[in-house]
Amino acid sequence: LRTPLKQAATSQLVLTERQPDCQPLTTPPKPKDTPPADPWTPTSNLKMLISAASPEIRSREQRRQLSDSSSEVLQTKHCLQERLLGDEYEKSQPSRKEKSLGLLCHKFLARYPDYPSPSQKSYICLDEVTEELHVERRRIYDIVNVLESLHMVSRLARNRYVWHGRHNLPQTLQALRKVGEDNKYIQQIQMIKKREYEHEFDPDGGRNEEMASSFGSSEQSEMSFVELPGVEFRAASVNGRKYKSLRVMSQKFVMLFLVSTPQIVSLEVAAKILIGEDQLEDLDKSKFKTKIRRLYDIANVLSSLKLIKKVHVTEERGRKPAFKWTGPEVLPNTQDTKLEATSTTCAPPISESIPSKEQCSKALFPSKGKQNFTRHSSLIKLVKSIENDRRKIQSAPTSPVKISASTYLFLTFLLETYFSLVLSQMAAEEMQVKCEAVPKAEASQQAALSQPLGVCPASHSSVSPLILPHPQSAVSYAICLHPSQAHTVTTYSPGFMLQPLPCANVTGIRSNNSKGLNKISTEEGDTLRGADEPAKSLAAEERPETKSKTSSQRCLKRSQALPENNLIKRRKSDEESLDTSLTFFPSGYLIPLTHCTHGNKAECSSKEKAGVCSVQHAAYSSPIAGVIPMPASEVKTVNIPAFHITPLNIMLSPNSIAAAPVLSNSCLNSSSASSAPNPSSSALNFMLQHIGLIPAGVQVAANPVLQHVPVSSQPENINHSSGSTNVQEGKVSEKKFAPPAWWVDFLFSLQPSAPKEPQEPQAVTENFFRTPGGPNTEPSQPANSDGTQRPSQGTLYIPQRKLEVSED
DNA sequence: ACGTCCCGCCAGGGG
DNA sequence: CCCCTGGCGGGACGT
Repeated sequence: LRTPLKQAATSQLVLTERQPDCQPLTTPPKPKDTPPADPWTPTSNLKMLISAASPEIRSREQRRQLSDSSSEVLQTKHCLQERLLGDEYEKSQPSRKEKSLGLLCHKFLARYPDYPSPSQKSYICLDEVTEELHVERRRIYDIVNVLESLHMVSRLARNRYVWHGRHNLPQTLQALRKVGEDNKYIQQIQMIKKREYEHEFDPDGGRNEEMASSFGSSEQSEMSFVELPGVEFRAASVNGRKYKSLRVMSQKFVMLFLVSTPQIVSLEVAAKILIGEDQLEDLDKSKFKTKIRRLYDIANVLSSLKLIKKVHVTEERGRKPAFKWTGPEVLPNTQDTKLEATSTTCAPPISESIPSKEQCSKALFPSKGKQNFTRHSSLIKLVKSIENDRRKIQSAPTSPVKISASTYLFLTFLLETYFSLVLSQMAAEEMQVKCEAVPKAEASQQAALSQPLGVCPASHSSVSPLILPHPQSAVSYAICLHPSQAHTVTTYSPGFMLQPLPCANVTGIRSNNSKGLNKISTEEGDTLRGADEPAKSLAAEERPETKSKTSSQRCLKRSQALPENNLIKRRKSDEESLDTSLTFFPSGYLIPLTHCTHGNKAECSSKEKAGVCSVQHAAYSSPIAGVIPMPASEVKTVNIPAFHITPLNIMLSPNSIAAAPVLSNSCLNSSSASSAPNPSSSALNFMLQHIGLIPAGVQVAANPVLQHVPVSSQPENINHSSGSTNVQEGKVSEKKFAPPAWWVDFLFSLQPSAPKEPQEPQAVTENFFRTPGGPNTEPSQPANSDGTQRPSQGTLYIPQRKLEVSED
């Protein structure tokens, strides 16, 4: 097929000369050993001979010979080609890519229908496939193994498989997801990323392999293969628990996607997790390499299945290969969780069968499911985990704080939720969703936003029983750039980037720098550049008016001012395309709590939900205050930096935010609410207090405008927008992005294996809520006081990450 | 120089 | 014992 015959004749001669005894000439692999450039070396000949002697190959050839002559011809040609000299040879030589596993997989898949009629099963004969596809048998195994891991095929006997197609995919994915959750992969990923991040600043430092402990507890899932009940698996009792590595790896790899929120997994992380799980062995270099290689194999076939897609996460450390899940969305597996809306909207009775469920959700949400659900079940686990932590803590009040990864995550989540509320509110206020051009993504976004409260991520309602998002609010949550997460930050889906803004900016100036700072680009997006422009020009025309509480409104205006073309461009941008335009709001004015309803209808309805809620309550009512003792006097008022919220997939409509309602204090059970802080601070306080991070009486101020505003030391760098500024910042700021220092410190301090042990409570606390502004949070600064790019003491710079999507 | 990953050796073990 | 399976990693190709 793909083998040019041109040089066949020529090569034939040569070949004959050289290898008179190259008999059947049907040995494709062997000739390979001959270095194309120097085919005639004794060495090469020797190699060929040796290869030819291989029993395996010989036997296979024999089979081939009698099987069919046509293929033999091809083989011959192939063989001949191998012997061509230099350029000629090269030209005829199918590019390496043409021999890729991915391509081969495509060919393989092309042979069978995605959804074979259940009546007539199609069988797969490896020999046939091998022959027809013209490949080494070995390669087929690679493919079949991962297909098997997805239950798309199952082995019948030697050399024989049954083709199931994608019929089982939903169940399989569902199952995998569950297992993934059970395995606490999310936590592990966090762990790894965090460590990774730490190493950036402390390369040779702490060999803290102690995360084993955090990993440990949950590896009941050794090397087991996830079976599927319904699917008759291997009639033959081929239960060699052993040789399943690739299959198991494949499954785990998939799990990783299914459980992580931005469904992007880097090979590196995946490899580490897969290794770490087997044995907490020393991260052997070669072992790691091998793992990566295997992952590539798996990834290739998964790619062929269109389940994942290769992307790149670029950060300052370089480009890291990663993959993004593009397969069907898998809802958290909640067998008994009823999504209110679902039950009412779905005409057909909700059976417990996954497929129907999926269909149901599909009907509800035209596109794939929403990621908003992905939190749900995992949250349950987190909560439980937190409970344990709490217990431990209580039993050892004086011992150093040690919080599990899950608790850490939970806290993160809470904060995340907090921000999401802000966003929700904005959305509620007639916010206009801005969807990406890519249909799938678009649909998904739409669905998420039009989603009725009932379907609102359970996580939200359960987490903040007292603070419920407005019914019509969009259910999108913010993606906070935690250092560890930042690695793969991708602001995917209803994603937002949060970043601290120097107060100066908050006053209503478009921070040019912020644009560069936090930039995520896509490769396919030439659109990105385009989108950038409007933003810039917009920024240029933006003029600070007055300085007062109207800042928020100014922000609104700004958003309103977004040029139409910008909108359009964004629409066109691909799903990964991230909006880099600048639209930010002082968090204080945008907190979304319209009417907080205590235990309203959104309350736990299903059993599971009820369970969740109760657990949560427990968690709340027993704050882990002890964890971080903090004299109220120490933290009477803390500044929470304003955030720069960059809408990625969502756009505000011109008139939307102006009317952003304010949270009524009654919603807060906090006594301190009387001080009538702005909504955001109220919410934040509520949250922090409830998780015991701050005493009930303590108040955290979230509105920078109302607080003293430490002005950036380099106001000139940020408070205006000129062409030149754009240029310079382009370089500098594009390199670094600074998360709120307090946020970073805060999160890090909560982490189980935080390198720097929280010295004393107070100190830690102070770190959490360092005042905003200041040099540390000034992103556009080329370097810190120490002259390096490294953050100093309490500040952590997160290297800017780019997400590039490269299709091939 | 590094990311990808093809290629095929060879050990295990099913039949 | 044959030979199917599939772990494994050297090293070539692509960028």
